[in-house]
Amino acid sequence: MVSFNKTAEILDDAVKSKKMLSIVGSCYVEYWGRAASKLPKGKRMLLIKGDNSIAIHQNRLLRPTNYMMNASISWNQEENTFILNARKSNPKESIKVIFYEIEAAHSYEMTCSDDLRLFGSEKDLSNQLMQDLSFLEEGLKPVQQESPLRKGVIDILAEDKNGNIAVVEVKRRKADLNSVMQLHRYVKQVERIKNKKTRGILLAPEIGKHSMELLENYGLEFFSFDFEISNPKAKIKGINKTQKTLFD
Amino acid sequence: MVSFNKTAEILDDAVKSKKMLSIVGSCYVEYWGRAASKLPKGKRMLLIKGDNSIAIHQNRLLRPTNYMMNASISWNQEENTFILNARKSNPKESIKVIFYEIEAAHSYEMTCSDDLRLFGSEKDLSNQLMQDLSFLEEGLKPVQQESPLRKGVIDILAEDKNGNIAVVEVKRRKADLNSVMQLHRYVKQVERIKNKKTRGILLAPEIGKHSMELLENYGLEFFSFDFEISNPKAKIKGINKTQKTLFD
DNA sequence: GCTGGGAGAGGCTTA
DNA sequence: TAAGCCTTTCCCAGC
Repeated sequence: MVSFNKTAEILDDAVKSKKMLSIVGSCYVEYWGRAASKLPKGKRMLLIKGDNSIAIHQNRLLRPTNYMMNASISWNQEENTFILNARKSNPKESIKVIFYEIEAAHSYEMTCSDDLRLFGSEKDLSNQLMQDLSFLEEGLKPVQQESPLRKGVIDILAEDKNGNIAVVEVKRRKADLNSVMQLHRYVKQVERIKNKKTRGILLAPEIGKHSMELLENYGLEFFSFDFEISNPKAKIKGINKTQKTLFD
Repeated sequence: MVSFNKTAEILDDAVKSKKMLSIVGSCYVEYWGRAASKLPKGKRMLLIKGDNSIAIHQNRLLRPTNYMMNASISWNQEENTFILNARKSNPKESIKVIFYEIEAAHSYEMTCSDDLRLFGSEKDLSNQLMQDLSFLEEGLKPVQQESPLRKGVIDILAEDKNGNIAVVEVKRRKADLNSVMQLHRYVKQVERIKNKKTRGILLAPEIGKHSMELLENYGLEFFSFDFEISNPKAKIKGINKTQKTLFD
């Protein structure tokens, strides 16, 4: 058990010095903001980080039950409770944590840096494809990466051997209905701008059955590819054309 | 500082008893799976929960740098390091955490229950709308909630005073391009099934400018509404029709 | 198990 | 700031 006085002392130091802080204890939590929630009295872990993010974790799942970024954090002691408030505006939100008993309160000096290096993101794949698209279809040439439209950004704009424009949308994981709708949207926009029939190519490791149907209805094309995650980039190993080109 | 032996002891007990566990120390983290990542040596907090979820938190942001649900967790001591491995299949993933020094290791007895009660979800709003749609448009009657289509589920199927079918899509927050595409998709499916021109109504607190344009292009309709979060439900306070009905 | 879709999504980047 | 979009999204409900 940790006294409320001691807890306040630890909190004060931690928030001031941007230390990472964990408090474990019996508490009740109320949230009010974009939605509202109540968490009945029970033991949980409260985490406060150096960037003033706060999270209440239960003993299951990855995501916290309650959380807030860029919180203004304050606290006060009452008769038999220790109350912590987190507030922010835009949107206006508040979390109130009422502690009835505090089992532990620890703070840790820790940098707020972000050193994670992640490989195999969609950007990695897109970059590799920008180098060469001919292994996807003979004569297919990348023209521009990340072409901004009024609504959204095209991953790769290409041109096939017959001079047709092709919009290429890359997904690092299984393509779904949203992927198909997104590509469809881009193709329609390009057709309107260029006033020219345009191909839409969806490039993903796999695609769902329903999504494939929708894609076919829209006259789009799908290629599946295998990719290998390696340091420092993802690498496309092979391509399979799943659907016949409608433009031939 | 906590010795590796002591750490192993705490880990052993915590995992066996499904306690919540936090380890803070200098570590290097490698992830391999859906993507890959490396996290250079530095101080972080490792969290293990009773459902075998594991997360490595840095001192910033809400989300952990590395994480895994339903992990098979094992550990071993080497010369000057304490190594923790988390593995899972489907998809096959692994996290390796190499600790060089352990500053703290605490475990907490905690239930794995989930008692959060959340109000103001989309379902709440949908339920309320199912009771009455007439305040949205005179003579509009809800017919069915959550109508399953082959691809997706319609929030509310309704009928207007002229006998037209209307697909109503409800969003608890600002509608975006996806919302519009989703509604468009549903309308097209219903039109094909019923072989009858069908209205599409998007109901959200607000909508982006571009999304509104797209909605108009598709001949869909938008209504904005205010809602109030109260215990135990969200309540729709007012409705404003932003666009003229194309069916009149 | 796959599939679809919501979430207080989070978090990043560009206009 | 708003808009758009990727995410090891997470997480759940339905089939």
